Amino acid sequence: MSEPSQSLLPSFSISAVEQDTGLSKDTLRMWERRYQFPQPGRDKHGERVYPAGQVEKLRTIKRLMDNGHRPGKLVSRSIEELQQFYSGLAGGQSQDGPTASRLQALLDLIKNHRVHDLRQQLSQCLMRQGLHHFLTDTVTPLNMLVGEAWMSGQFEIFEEHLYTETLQGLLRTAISTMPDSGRAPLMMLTTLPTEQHNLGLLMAEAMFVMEGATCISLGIQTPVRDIALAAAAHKADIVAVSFSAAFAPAQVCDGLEALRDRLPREIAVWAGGGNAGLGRRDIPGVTLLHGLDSVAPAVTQWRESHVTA
Amino acid sequence: MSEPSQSLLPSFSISAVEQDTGLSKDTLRMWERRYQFPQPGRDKHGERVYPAGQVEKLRTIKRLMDNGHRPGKLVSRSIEELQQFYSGLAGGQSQDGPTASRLQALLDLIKNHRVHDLRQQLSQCLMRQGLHHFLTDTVTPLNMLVGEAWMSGQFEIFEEHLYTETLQGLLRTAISTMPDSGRAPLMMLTTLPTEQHNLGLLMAEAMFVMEGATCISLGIQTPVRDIALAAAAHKADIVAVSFSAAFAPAQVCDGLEALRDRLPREIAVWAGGGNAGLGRRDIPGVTLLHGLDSVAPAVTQWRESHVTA
DNA sequence: CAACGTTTTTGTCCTAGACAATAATGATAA
DNA sequence: TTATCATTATTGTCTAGGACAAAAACGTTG
Repeated sequence: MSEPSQSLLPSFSISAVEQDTGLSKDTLRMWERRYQFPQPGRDKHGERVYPAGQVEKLRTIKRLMDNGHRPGKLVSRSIEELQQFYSGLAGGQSQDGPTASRLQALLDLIKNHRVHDLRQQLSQCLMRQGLHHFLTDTVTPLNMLVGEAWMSGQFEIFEEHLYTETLQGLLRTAISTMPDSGRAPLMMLTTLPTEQHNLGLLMAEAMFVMEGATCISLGIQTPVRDIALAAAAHKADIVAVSFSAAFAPAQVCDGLEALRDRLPREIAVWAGGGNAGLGRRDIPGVTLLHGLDSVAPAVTQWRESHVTA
Repeated sequence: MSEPSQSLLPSFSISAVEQDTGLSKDTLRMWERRYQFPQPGRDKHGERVYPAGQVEKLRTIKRLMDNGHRPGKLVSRSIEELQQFYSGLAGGQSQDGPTASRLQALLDLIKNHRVHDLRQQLSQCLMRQGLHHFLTDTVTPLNMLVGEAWMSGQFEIFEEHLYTETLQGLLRTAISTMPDSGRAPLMMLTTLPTEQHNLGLLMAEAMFVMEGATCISLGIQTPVRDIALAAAAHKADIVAVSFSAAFAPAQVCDGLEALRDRLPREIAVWAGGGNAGLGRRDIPGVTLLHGLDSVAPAVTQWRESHVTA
């Protein structure tokens, strides 16, 4: 057992690593050149073979980058240092007693794979707190905790998936039970291409529907051109776009500018989500929503400046 | 107006084309070298600039490739030829009168952006036909028609998105109203990384739930390692994986083999979906489901060979 | 008609250089 | 001390053409 690396731990091709981490092949090769990390082995054809440990470190680095860190400061550190780095970041805003223990109970349900109980508990929370507080006081902090748990190695990816799926089911149900008000504003919700995450969009939709707005969701990954076509076809008042932390921050502003350009001025563009690139550049004609709590005021303000004649 | 190409029609960078078409940068450069198509212009930095028309043709080609065609036969043809190519493919299995007109009515609703009516009509279909026939006689052919309409330029992407979203909402609701039977088999549903489409998975889940199986869905894009962990954690009997037409056919068998390797033998692997690469190689220990109609027999057969002691 | 071997087709990987966009830093002025 | 601007560092993406293996198509033989 002195050489367990052979078949016990799986190894990854460069495209597997790309899929797994979200770092492009070009970036992976460039880092290797520049930082001497990662340092994959080579197979008989001279192609890169990444050991599992390095892939894990890459995953961790990517996650930290999604939170605004830069790679140069990260690659040289050990994986343990990186994990502390992260928990130090999110742990700052810890909750007080009762909330914390409630969230911890939910986390435990996820960890113990009690899917059914998890769904029921979340549903119960939703009923007790109401959708608004459920989103702000349970879902949002829970999202952070789940992300953190994943970062520090306590959660597997599939556990995060399971949580996300459960929550999505719950939110979709909640949204569909609220009757379509037919009132203004008519909102069109979607994300730009390459954005994988639907949860943020769904949370936003829930908030908007609660404000009595009429929502049409196109789902994720709609090209800018098609967002514009859809908005025109439905005579939308507002186009709302969600950017998760995993979306390439550099492309946020480009995308929003392109979208703004393609839409007539009378259609508003709202952007929100946990992405680090969101506040970076100010784009005229694009409203930034900082967190779910700014949804209600934004809708109110929109209504005030669009009083029905 | 003699030179409209400047700013009226947008042009695309290579990465924009990659996102838009799903063809990798390497593939795009290789085609250019080999087939002299596409032939992008260059910006002031020598980087490729793809005109909109070529991107559209690339989209069309990709779509045809997803249906089993090979690029060499496609690139040299004009976009009109390609579109005929496609409708000739799917039009073969046209339906008879009443079904066809019912489907056409639904198509018209999509085309006219009557989201609300669409949802209501689909819901009504679901009620009248029952979930099983709804899936096989309405959803499946409608999917084909929508794809075809998109191919031949009658539908925009956002209209397809809208249809998909509406249907997903409906199916999720339908699934969640069926009580969790708790009966065997315990099924774990997901897709491999890079698979973007959830609809097929959802349709499968609906079928399985109707057969009285207990379903846990991990959503899309779960890495093989995590599927294995999840299956073990939940003591799943069967892992079911869905492959849409858009998934790289070459990677289907690789992925299934990797999955089969990582799972203990007593957990079955089932695979299904509209992907062209599915039947290609026979993988021992992996059951192929050809279409939704083979779901019921498969579950029955599994139950017969796993009689409770 | 089935099974096998050969040729063509096709996608992905490789290296290594160039450069632009972004962030960080330092300097100057109010 | 703070705000603005210019400089420097950092970082990702693009380019070129060569190589090669896996898959599909083809043709041949039993």
